[in-house]
Amino acid sequence: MSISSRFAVGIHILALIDLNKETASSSEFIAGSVNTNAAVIRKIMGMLKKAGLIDVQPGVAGAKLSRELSEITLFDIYKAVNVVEENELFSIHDQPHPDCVVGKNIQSTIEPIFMAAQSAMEKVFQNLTLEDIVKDIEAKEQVQ
Amino acid sequence: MSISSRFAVGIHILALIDLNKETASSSEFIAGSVNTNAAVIRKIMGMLKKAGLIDVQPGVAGAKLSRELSEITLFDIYKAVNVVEENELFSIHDQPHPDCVVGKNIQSTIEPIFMAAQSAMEKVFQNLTLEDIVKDIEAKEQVQ
DNA sequence: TTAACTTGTAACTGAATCGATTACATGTTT
DNA sequence: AAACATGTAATCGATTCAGTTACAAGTTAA
Repeated sequence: MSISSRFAVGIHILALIDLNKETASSSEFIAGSVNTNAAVIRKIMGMLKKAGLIDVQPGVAGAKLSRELSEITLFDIYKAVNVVEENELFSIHDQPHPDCVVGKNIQSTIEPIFMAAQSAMEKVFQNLTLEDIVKDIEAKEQVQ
Repeated sequence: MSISSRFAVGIHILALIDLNKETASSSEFIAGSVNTNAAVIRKIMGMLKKAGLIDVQPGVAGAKLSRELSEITLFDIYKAVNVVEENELFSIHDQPHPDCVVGKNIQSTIEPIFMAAQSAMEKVFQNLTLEDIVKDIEAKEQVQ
């Protein structure tokens, strides 16, 4: 099991739109950088658009960020590309036997723990923004 | 995307083995409580056995915990049932274009963040043991 | 020793998701 | 009108999941 690369690609797309802002970033151009098909990029950009993270116009090449870099958290992107549903990172077997002490209680015992684990993971993304990503990339470029 | 229910089932199995320790818990019996097929249970029990969490003997009904309840963390179970590989909770698109500022650096920028997120999630399980699970189930029984 | 029961394991199934690909309708620009 | 863009649907092969069946091999008790 692995969480879809749509998340990583979404971050890639947004960072590229910003770092390439003097030129229009068409889906074809972005696809070249990500190394995938342009339709895949357009699909993910559609999700980012729907989430209000970018402005795109049909027929017009390129996209712009809807907000400041520092106002877009990785959690925003994570939610936008729809890789993990709310409280469903971990699946629980359903209909355990109600006449068994364990079967009767296991779901309500485990659920809050799984929710806590998912929250701990998501909090990491809430505390990071696209600005952190772009600055890190820029810093790596300076060194070279 | 959802992490396999093997994890939840693994916890169920171990809690049941403990709470039902006066009787032998055959795979058939456990399957009844979990509400699945006995072969599924045997497969997961094979993983728990391989991880050194339970003692099972071919041909002999039942299993015993290899350690004290308080010495088995949820993380031990999580690793045993092999639901998420090390540092592979999130997948990253490979071979982004090396001639692009973003493509060149995105992987090394994102990787440590994904690792941190996965670690934050796993830490929740490291801090909980089977004893916590069993006590919670027992407490719920007391109330009723 | 045989019969009944157990665990261990392999093979197969249908469903779901993923990423890639192709195709094409629709919108924009010159 | 021609060239190029986005939006979106359909399809594909690969992979994972949980369930199922089947059977080899080990254990126990009559």
